[in-house]
Parts: sequence; C-alpha cells; structure tokens
Amino acid sequence: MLDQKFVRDNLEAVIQNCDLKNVHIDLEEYSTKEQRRREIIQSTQELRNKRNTVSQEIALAKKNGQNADAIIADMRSVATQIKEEEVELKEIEDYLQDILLHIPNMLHESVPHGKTEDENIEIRRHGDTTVNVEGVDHVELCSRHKLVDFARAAKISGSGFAVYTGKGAQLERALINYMLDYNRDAGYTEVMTPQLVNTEAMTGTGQLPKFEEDLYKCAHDDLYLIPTAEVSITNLHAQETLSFDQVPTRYTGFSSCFRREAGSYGKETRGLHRLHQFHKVELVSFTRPEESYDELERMVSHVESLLKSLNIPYRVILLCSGDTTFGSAKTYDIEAWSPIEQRWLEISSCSNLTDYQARRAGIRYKPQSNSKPEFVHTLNGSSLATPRLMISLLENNQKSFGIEIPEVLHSYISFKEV
RNA sequence: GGAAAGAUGCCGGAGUGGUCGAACGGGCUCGCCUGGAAAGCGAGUGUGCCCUCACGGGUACCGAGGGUUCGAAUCCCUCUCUUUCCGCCA
Repeated sequence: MLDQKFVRDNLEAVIQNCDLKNVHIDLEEYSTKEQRRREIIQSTQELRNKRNTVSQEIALAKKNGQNADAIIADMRSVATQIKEEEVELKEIEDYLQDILLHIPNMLHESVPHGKTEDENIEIRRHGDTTVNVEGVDHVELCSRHKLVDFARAAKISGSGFAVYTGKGAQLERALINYMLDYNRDAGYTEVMTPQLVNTEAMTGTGQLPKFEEDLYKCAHDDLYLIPTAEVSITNLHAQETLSFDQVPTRYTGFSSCFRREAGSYGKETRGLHRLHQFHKVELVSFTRPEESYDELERMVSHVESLLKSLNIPYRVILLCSGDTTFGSAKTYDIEAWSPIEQRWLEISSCSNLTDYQARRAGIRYKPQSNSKPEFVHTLNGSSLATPRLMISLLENNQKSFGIEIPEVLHSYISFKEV
C-alpha cells in the first residue's frame, strides 16, 4: 500500500505508474473523496473538541451541585451531529482504503518500461545449454523411472497435482533439505510456518483483496491456503516494531504452495510445469530502506550460487514494468534451462517490495534505539520452487544409464543415480 | 467441542462512568555526581490522523468491532486471542 499522503502529493506519478504496470484505476473520484475526507475530519474534530470541553463543564457543575440540564440538552444535538459525520467519514475512508489497496507499488527507476514479458531484459546467464539436447523430456523420464505418478494424482485430486513416488519422492525431499541447509548456512534463519493463514495476513502481503480468485479458501474457517511461504514468513512481524539491531533479518522456510491457476490450460501445464500444489523453499528479508536494493542483488546472487552448486544452467531476467508484480518495485526472475524443450523455465522470482507490504502489515523498525519507528523494506525470493527445478535437473543430468544425481545431494539421498 | 478466568503504555501493574493518555514500580534516553563505575539525584520517554512554512495546536487510540450516555479504559452486546480444567485426538 502506498502512503495516503504520497498519493495525494504525487497523483500524476501514481497514475503513470499504474499505466506502466498495466493496472487501470480511476483516481479522479479518489482525489475528490480524499479532499472531502479532510474537510469532515476537521469539522468532526472541532465538534469533539467542543464536546470534550463542555463535558468537563458539566462534570464541574454537577460537582458543585448546579443544574446542568440545559447544557446537556444542548450537547445532545452536538452528539447527533458527530455521529452523522462519523457515518459519512467511515463510508469515505472505506472507499479510500479499498482504492489504496488496489494501487500497485511504485516501480524503481532502474526498471525498464515495457508492456509484456517480451520486453524483459536478460542480465546474465550461466552454464552449458548445449548438453543433453537429444534426450527425452521430464514427463517421459518421470514415467520411465517411476518418479512421479500423474494419473493417480489426478484420481485423488484432479489435474494439476503430482504424486512423487520412490526415488522421485526421495529426490524431492533431498532437494528441499539441501536448499534449506544451504540457505541456513548463508545466514538465513530457518522457520516452519503455517500454511493456512487469515484474511489479515493475506491482505498484509498483498494477495487480498485483488487476487482472491487465485487463492484456495477454507470458507468454513475463513482461512486461506498460502500461495507461497512469503505470506506467512513476511507476516511473522506484522504489527511489530523491530529494534535497530534486528534489521536486517533474514528467514528461509519451506512450504507447500497452493495456487488455483484459474484459466491455465494447454502445453504450459504439462507434467510438472504448473501445479495447484507444489513445494518451495522461500527467502524473506527485512531491511533498512536504504539497504533494500543491495539486499535484492545479494538475494539474487545467493539463489544463483545455489543453482551453480546444482550445476543447473540458468539466466537472470530483469522484469519490465508491465511484468513486474503488483506489490513489487523491482523483480528479477531466474530461469532454469530445459535442454529437451529448449526453453527457459521460471524457477525463482526475487522482489524488493520496499515499504509496500510493510505499510499494509504494519512492520516497522527503529533506526536507532531512541528514534521514531519507520517502515522496513521487505524482500522475498524463491530458493527454489521444486517442480521446474526437478524438470531441469532430470533433463540436464540424464545419461545413457539413467539419471545422475548431482554430487551436492549425495549426502541427502541414498542413491547416486536413478 | 464444554466450563472458568483474563487481555491496559517497552515490561510489571493500578484504575469499575466525569480534568485518565492513563497512578505506581521497573526499563530506556539525557544531565548531575564520580578518577571510572555502581548507587543516588533531576528531566524526559507511545502511535496514527487533521490543521500549520514553522513554533505549535487539535483529535483518536486501554485486544477488535458495535451499543448506551452530554461524557466510557470503566456499563451492555458480538468477535478474536491467552491461560486453566474437562472431552476428543496425530
């Protein structure tokens, strides 16, 4: 959420920014109501001031045994007036709040302008993309080696789910453990958080109210299944003020991720490409505002080092304005190479949300031990989402005899090849 | 799921309708004292919003939301959470 005052003072820039992100909002009515809001507040405050003053006079009169009936009768109309103004104010503030929650975060100046993903910019790439182009794809590999059973997953849950079996299940578990350890060793504190969260948490990180239809909801209990651990980890510090020495704070956590993926059909959804439930290890940082863009670079290189250690060819993409998500000021995607499909697969997304989530969720810190609290900057990134990692890993490591397990995973798994 | 108790500022803890943004204690910050420290003494110490160039002023906030009243931390209703006991359960 943007600061209300910022929107008031920078209306043109905010409108332009909405355009750049392909978000269409009418801010003309907002502007009018914003002004009306301040008028009412001024008027109501004056009335309250009067009420407070006179109430004390009444108390004093009663104390002295004087009759205060006339003033009380007078104050009755003031009370009514206050109530009327409060009703209008509430209506206006609800409206303004709703609009504010639908305004995207301001983009960083370094983000290239563009409408679609075609205008994203490749920053760098690493690894050999010429090996194993002659092999078979991950769906065939999964079936041949009985690593994933899509048919039975469909039987029990429908399309878009996976049952990992045998060595497939072990490999999945090994990857998760390896990534968690790798992140922990780099200074991220490991957390294991709830996968069902309430409306406040979903609003705090920005999934609600705009993206409700992408979420699974448990209507009975008013809880949502998280689409990413970013939600529960970022909200760990919602409505808190961190002390100066708690910033930066870095977390890593594993979770299942649940996404309805309404409207996704066709080739993009084949095999492990797009699932309703998948596994992901997440990184979340809370930083000082002046350090958040350094933190973003740091996070990206950390994820890169993880991919290097697994010997996965990848490239780093800077998303253009139109492709940068709602709450993000700047996002890098990291894509792993699929040698069989001959294309790059989005496997991680690292974003600086600046103070956008912090303001929604009320996450502050004190720059110094005795200074006023300010909003932190929050960042998150995947390290990594397993399904497409699995695709790339299986395809890149297939040999004549089967699949070779990368060396860094050997201590996490009971076999060296499939 | 049933029963009971509770939720107040950074922490502990008063306060049951009228100068209560909130006593008191602790913590913290600054100053004095000291060779230095401790102890002691003095001052200060929340957040949001509105008005103001500013100084400053106003207003709201005592778990959340409603209600009663001229006036609510205090009374009423609903909800959430915590603790204890019972039930159920991996």
